[in-house]
Amino acid sequence: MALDTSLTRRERERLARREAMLEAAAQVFAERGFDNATLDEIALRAEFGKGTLYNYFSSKDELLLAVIDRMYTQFYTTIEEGFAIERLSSAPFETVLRDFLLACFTYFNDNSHLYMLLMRESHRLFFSGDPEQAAFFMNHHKRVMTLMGGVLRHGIEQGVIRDADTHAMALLILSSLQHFQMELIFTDDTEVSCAPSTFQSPEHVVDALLPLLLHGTAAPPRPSSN
Amino acid sequence: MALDTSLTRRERERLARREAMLEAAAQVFAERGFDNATLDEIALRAEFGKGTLYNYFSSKDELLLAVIDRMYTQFYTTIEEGFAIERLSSAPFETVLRDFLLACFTYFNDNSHLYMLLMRESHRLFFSGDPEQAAFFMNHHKRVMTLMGGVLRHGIEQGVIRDADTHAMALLILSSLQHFQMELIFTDDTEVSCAPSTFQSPEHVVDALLPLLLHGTAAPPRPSSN
DNA sequence: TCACAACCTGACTCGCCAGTCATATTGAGT
DNA sequence: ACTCAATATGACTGGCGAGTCAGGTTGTGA
Repeated sequence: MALDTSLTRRERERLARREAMLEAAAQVFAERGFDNATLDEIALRAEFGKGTLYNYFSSKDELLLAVIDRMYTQFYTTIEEGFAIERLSSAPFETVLRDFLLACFTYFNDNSHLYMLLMRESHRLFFSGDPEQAAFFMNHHKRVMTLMGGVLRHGIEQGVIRDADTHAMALLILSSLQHFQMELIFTDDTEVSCAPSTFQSPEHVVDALLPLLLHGTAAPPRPSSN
Repeated sequence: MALDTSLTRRERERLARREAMLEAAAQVFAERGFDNATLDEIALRAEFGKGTLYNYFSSKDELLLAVIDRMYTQFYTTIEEGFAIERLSSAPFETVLRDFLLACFTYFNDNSHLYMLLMRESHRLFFSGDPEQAAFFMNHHKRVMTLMGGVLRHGIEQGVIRDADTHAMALLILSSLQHFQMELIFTDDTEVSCAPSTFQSPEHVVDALLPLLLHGTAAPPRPSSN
């Protein structure tokens, strides 16, 4: 993160306190859900008084949006670090796509509480009817779609990906990511689940998903060709 | 629906009143979301006193679950009517799958408020940590997966569908259903959306989605073969 | 040592609403 | 017409928790 450069100690401390509040809020929101989380508990967890939260965030809603924004930022960082777009030119496309999916599954598998928070609250806020909040999520959605679309367009240039509607293809990939992620989380949490043993690790999930995304569910016209 | 047979007038009236309450509750939950909906408004909308609701449902939560259960039941009925499993033997598989997807998109497009309610509340309840409520949704999920799995298994028998993990295939299809449905709803509500014009009707969506599901995103080895 | 600003604090307020219950209404049987 | 059981009603209560604010603390500069 950005260190002392051009920031007074005061400012750095303020940022650190804000960060501690966000971390505590993320925990409590993830455990209880937005509506059942109380500011008292968040303040307690962050070791501040409740009033202090209001020196940093103007409302409970703003705090939630800040938490979610921080999550997306962390996610983008992780993905973009582990998935250099330059590799697209050198490595085979299938490997690149595999790495991308694996990076996503691994990230959310390691942060499953945050994933669950995101699923719960993003749907609630997105359908809340408030256009500002819908736009907030739409922007993040667009950003992920753009990332995905860029990857696909490289595939098309290389002749590996069908030259069709990249929007639909990106949407298909992202939707499968979301649902397979859910099965993954609920399978290894030993919760109620109807998933077979194929879904026990990010690698297994990618192995099951990737061929379907690339070659579809239809039987191949001939059995052997590579 | 089941009519007078074996039901006294008393019982029929009671059911009708219950139904009116469910309908009002569905509207209010869809408009406001569960947490912001009040029993007063639901009672008002159903033209009953609030206390009367408690003669039919023991709590606000039970009311929500009843609303969702009713939705799923209506959905199953619609789908199973419009999509006779017997046709699987006679019609070409691709047509059958197309009909199935179209029936789903059309149903939820015509009932988009209910779809939004379902998305919002099912995620909230599913991740609530209450195993009973998670199981409620898991059962519905299983039922849809079973329906889908049956269709796929027919395809495998006919040699049209790849003989692979039907669970993964069913999951892929259902996840794409959910996300493409969302794009469909937000595109024709003229809301914030980044979808291209391909997503303007259930037919368009199916046309974009079906080839991807069947043949994948990879470029075909040769350009023409049907 | 004092003054002042920046910041922290948690008891309190106030609106909200799920759930209750004493009372009113209805209608079927006699 | 009267009774009784089933059902409806909505004013009320009790708990909750977001947001406030008067008073406390800290640290800096003079």
